[in-house]
Amino acid sequence: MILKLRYKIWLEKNGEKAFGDGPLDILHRVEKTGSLRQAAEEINMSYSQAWNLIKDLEKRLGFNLLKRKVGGERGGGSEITEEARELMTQFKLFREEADQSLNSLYKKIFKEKD
Amino acid sequence: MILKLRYKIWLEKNGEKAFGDGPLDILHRVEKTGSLRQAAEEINMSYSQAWNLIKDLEKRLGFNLLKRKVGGERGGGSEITEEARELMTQFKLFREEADQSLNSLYKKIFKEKD
DNA sequence: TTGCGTTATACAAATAAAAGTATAATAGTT
DNA sequence: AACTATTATACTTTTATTTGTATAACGCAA
Repeated sequence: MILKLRYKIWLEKNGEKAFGDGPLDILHRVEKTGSLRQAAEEINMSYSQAWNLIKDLEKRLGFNLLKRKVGGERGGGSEITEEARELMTQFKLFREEADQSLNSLYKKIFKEKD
Repeated sequence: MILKLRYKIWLEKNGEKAFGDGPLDILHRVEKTGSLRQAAEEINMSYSQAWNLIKDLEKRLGFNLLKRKVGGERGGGSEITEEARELMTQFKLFREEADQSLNSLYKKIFKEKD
């Protein structure tokens, strides 16, 4: 039958998205490029959307994910806060183990009959 | 920090949804009520949407999920096929074990620091 | 033969989500 | 002082999703 397992995992606070794959990816790219605008551009996301997304997450989480600089030598930029880094690390680990876990479970239940 | 783990698991065929929680729920209700229309009503889903959803799944899966009767003593009705029942059973089992697995993983990674 | 509740289907309408546009403020650098 | 790339923010426009409406066919029962 060849069905493919797909899933999406995220974290919520008060019923609203507080972290997930998208934010993880963006934060990684901010870390790499030093700019939220560039991070957004890399994944073809509008800057305003990326900005709103991060702003909303910060509000829900109760701490900042980005340290912003407005103006300055390269116009400004953003970098990751310590709390953001910790959350990223935890979430990434969780994602990896969940991936292994779900895939082996899938094999066990769906593959042994076909 | 009290973040809540949320996730969604589904099956795809050729990159398109082929089964998931929504369909599982609908099929359960069809089984119980004997009617797709009633099943849809119970979850406040429009009949046309439920109908399209099931039709699309069937096309992708390559077999029927419902045995339909049009007209007849109570206007008609639908019941579950054997293939549908098997898929439901497998998916439900998978969901249950995945749930346990992800929740204990979540505890392990996120709860031990706070 | 009329009525009933359902399946089947096409479309239109309404909502929601995403993307894009525009503009101000900022602070180093040239 | 002017220039630059960025953050910050409000809107508008576009696109996608969801919901609702309308209609036909069906077959049993009264």
